[in-house]
Amino acid sequence: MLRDQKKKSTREKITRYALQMFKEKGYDNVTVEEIAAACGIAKGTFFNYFPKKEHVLLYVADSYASLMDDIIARHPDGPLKQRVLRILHDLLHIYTQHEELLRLTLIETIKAEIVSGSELTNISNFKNALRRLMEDAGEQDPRQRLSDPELSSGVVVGLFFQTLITLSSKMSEDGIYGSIERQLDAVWEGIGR
Amino acid sequence: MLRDQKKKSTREKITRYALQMFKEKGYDNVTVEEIAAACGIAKGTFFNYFPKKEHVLLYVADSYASLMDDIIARHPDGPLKQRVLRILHDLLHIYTQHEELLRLTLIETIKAEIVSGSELTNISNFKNALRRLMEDAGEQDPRQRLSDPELSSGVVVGLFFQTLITLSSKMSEDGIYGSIERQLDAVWEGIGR
DNA sequence: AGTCATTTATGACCTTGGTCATTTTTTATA
DNA sequence: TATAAAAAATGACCAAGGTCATAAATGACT
Repeated sequence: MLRDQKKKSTREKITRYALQMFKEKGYDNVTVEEIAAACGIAKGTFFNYFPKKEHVLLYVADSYASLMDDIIARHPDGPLKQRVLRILHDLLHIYTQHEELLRLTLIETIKAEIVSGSELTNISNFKNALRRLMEDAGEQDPRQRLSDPELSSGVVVGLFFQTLITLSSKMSEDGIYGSIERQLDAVWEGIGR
Repeated sequence: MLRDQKKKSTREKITRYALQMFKEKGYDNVTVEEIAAACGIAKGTFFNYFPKKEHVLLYVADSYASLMDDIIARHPDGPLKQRVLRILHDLLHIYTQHEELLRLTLIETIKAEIVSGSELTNISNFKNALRRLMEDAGEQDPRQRLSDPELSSGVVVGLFFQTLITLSSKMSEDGIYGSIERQLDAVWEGIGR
């Protein structure tokens, strides 16, 4: 199965170069032709791997989904609220690290979510992962049980992304985290129980 | 000042026809050339009025900003929480009424907000209007004073949009409103004070 | 009215995302 | 190894967004 290997390697090559170039020059300033040239393939071939230019980003967004699980796994114990807060902290950190890129994936992600109601994107993933975390925590320790994980996860996701969208351009990572922390504090007594 | 009248009328004509056509055929299935033709102007002229195709939508989004003030004015009294809830209700109703269109403006709005951190868009507007409402309510009636309107408005905006994004494709207006209502309920004891 | 400066309209043109019929490469089979 | 079928690569081609030099329209001033 030489074919499958090659396919995989080409796919990787495209994403690697594309992201690199997006980061350097900005999404709109990189043409598909340039990406293809950098990868040593024809423009048409690019579209054999990704139906639209944006799909490179959606593909990346998907890979962040498993990352969400990793982050959750990194904070296995302590009070649920603390765990959630630490998770948000890590997430925010990754966001600010890869800012340019995540800004883009965030847009495409939201776009895909709104236009097609597709499930497989970041926000839904994020929310689902959080909901599962809350459910699991409740099962393992009855004192941590939330009355409505669906609702609680929704609120948390909402405040996280809203803050990210509204503040990302005018505040430092610490500032944003502070805002998220205060919001979670304020909100927790309502949703945590 | 014939010129100014004409300019204004052309601008209006473009937005009217464009929105009409977007609603009928979908944003991507309407070309700028078609819009121009419908308006009796040349394609180039379109771009004299709007730098990009999407800006027609941003323009509309802006007009919804004042609509936000109207809605707020429509609910001048009662307990703050009730007012907020009724405002969200009206807003959601408008959203579902004009669903196709608002979906589009929502995307462009979020996009603009993320990429350029521009202030003059829907989400910031929404949040600001809500914050002002909360501040005003506190000034008029000390019992209604919130400790942190900035924070409270952020939470409310967050849960509203998050719910809209996540549920809009799979729930009725009532279902979505129900979810928003429950979330506000849960959250209010934390932010309302 | 005639002239000039400024604004607005125009359409030829360019760029780039995306399609598709055709060619090339890979795999399976005899 | 020869051959046929399937998959993948290719580049000519198209459509549509966006630019720009030029032309027309408008307004101010004499």
